[in-house]
Amino acid sequence: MVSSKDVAKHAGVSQTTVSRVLNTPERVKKPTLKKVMDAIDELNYIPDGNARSLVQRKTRTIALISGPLHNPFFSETTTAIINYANAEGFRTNVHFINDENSEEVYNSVFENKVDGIILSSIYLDDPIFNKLEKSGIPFILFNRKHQSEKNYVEIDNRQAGYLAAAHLLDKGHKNIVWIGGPLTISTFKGRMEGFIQALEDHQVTIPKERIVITDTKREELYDTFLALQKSTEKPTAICAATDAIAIRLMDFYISAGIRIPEDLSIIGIDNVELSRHASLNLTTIGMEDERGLGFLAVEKLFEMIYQKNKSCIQIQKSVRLFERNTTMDHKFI
Amino acid sequence: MVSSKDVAKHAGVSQTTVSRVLNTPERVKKPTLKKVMDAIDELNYIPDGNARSLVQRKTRTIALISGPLHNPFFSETTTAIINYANAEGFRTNVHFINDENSEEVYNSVFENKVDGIILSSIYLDDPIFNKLEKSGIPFILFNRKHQSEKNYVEIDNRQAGYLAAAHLLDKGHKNIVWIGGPLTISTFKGRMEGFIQALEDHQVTIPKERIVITDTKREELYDTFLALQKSTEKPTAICAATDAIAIRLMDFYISAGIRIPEDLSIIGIDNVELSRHASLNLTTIGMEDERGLGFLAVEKLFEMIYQKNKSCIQIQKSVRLFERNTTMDHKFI
DNA sequence: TTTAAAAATGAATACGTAACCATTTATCCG
DNA sequence: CGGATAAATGGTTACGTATTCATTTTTAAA
Repeated sequence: MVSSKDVAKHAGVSQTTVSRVLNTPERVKKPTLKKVMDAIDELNYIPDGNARSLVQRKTRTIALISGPLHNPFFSETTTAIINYANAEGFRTNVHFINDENSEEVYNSVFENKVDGIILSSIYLDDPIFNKLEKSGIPFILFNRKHQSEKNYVEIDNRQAGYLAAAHLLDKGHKNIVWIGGPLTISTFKGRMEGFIQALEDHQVTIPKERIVITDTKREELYDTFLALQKSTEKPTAICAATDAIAIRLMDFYISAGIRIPEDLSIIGIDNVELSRHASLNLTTIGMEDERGLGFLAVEKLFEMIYQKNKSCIQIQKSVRLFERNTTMDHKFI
Repeated sequence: MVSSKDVAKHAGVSQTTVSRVLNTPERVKKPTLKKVMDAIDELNYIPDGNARSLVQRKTRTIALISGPLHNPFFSETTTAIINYANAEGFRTNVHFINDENSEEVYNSVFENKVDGIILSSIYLDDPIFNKLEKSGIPFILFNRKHQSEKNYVEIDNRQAGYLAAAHLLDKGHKNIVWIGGPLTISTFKGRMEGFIQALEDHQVTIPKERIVITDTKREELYDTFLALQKSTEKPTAICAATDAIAIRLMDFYISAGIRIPEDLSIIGIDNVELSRHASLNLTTIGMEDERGLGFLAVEKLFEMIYQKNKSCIQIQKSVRLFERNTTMDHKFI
């Protein structure tokens, strides 16, 4: 590997001058500048970012800890985050977290001394939050928040759940099922609370078993689907906590010959790009802001990295209904 | 930032011993081991991966240069690659490449001294290939290959195009349109050649304008759709070079009230997970191997990194038809 | 010209770790 | 108990860069 010393020797200058050519070229005379540049070209010299990081204590790298990409929400946020970082000249270390690997993921992130961390994988009472704060590395949570209510960018989850339920109630549905993920996650908790609040405000009561808290994996969702199919009084509408859940469920129902929305209405939350596809046309709740949570979060992260914004970031974006074709008036037979 | 020297001082040992505790703990006595471990815990010491990289000349990082995640093919390969790398204890720098940023992306990759590069973004005559070879860094191409035919993992693209066309011909379609991306990309070139070969073998000739070479972006595909709708003799079947293209086109056609497959058959290539969704049910061509190209490629990359495999990797996976519900017999009206 | 100031360059050092070599301490066997 | 050998530990250096400080060269002013 050719180093700046090699370039220096080849150009007949000191290593310091080579460094200056790369970083402050205006402080070096034209002729020597040319000599060094020529040497750099001849030797195909590329400065070592790692060595630079070591002395500058800046890595120009951020870590992204994301949910799985088969959830379109995360493929959208991941795209926005990486592209933003790249445009800033930063690299992005991407990690996908699950129940088994979380410790390794966080260790890996901390060992690599990144300049910022952006994550959507935290639990309400996650102990990793304290470690993040202690580390002194700028970090931001998107989509989810910690119970400490610090450094997050989210949608108004209660409002989202409320609007979703209200939409179904407006359509005359009373037999509604909520299908969401664990309540240890702020997103699911907030959305479910909004859902329940809407039912209460409309004086609709549903039995406990109509609130399904499940894992968001394919298998668990399939089990949920099967259980609902077996139940005596089948729901006329489903309120899914995320578009990803809604889209999965649609797959199961349509495969079973159940028509949506004629036989069953379904609504999601997130307004992912895929939900607009003519084959899905999923009614959903989403942000007005077209840029998405990933973009908003990474933008804030870079404000923190550049020290422009030292305050605690608490952003909650308002949502609205995007009515499409998976929900319709309940028919009284 | 607390360093190994701080730990050493706190534990009353040398920095060397601290290093040994972390790397070869069996070579240090139990009592001193404990002393050092305690000091590590007390000071919350985390070794600096960058400094380690510098001295060991290994970064435990790979670079992934991928196509966009809104293409489900890439969200699947990206997932497989990152998870594989993480399981090996490696980090992954992810970059999304487009026509404007390719130079910056490659510069960024070379500056960061990664241990391996995996990319699906290369053109047949891409000059970056030589730079990759010169760099001495293990690298592998997936999905696409370079004209030099070195270090790639792909499907048999000619076979894929051939099977797709043959399927439509078997169904009685003669008025078939090919919609694919630029021929500077091996994937599109091979698939189109296979498509044309199948037509020839079946003694079917189609006019030039039935071979549409376009950009794979949404806007260009929409223009293609509009042009086809305006054409005097509309096709009865479309052969899309990728599932992503097929799924986009389905969106346009269904929105325009055209029924698939009754009014128009459509077939894709790649067999992405999403194509199986009951709302799409896209007939497509794909690998038998469930693990996907991303997995196969990253597996080979790590063989190269670990020096197990120094040979030139040339892998071409056979494909087959996955018949679903977007293709049907052509009705002679 | 002389001299002060500014510009240009170089030498030495630090960043945090692993590796190499040297030294000390413990263990074993006769 | 003594010497040989193995185990354990420490001192020093290298990795490749940016930075600090010192020195030389150039420029501008007197």
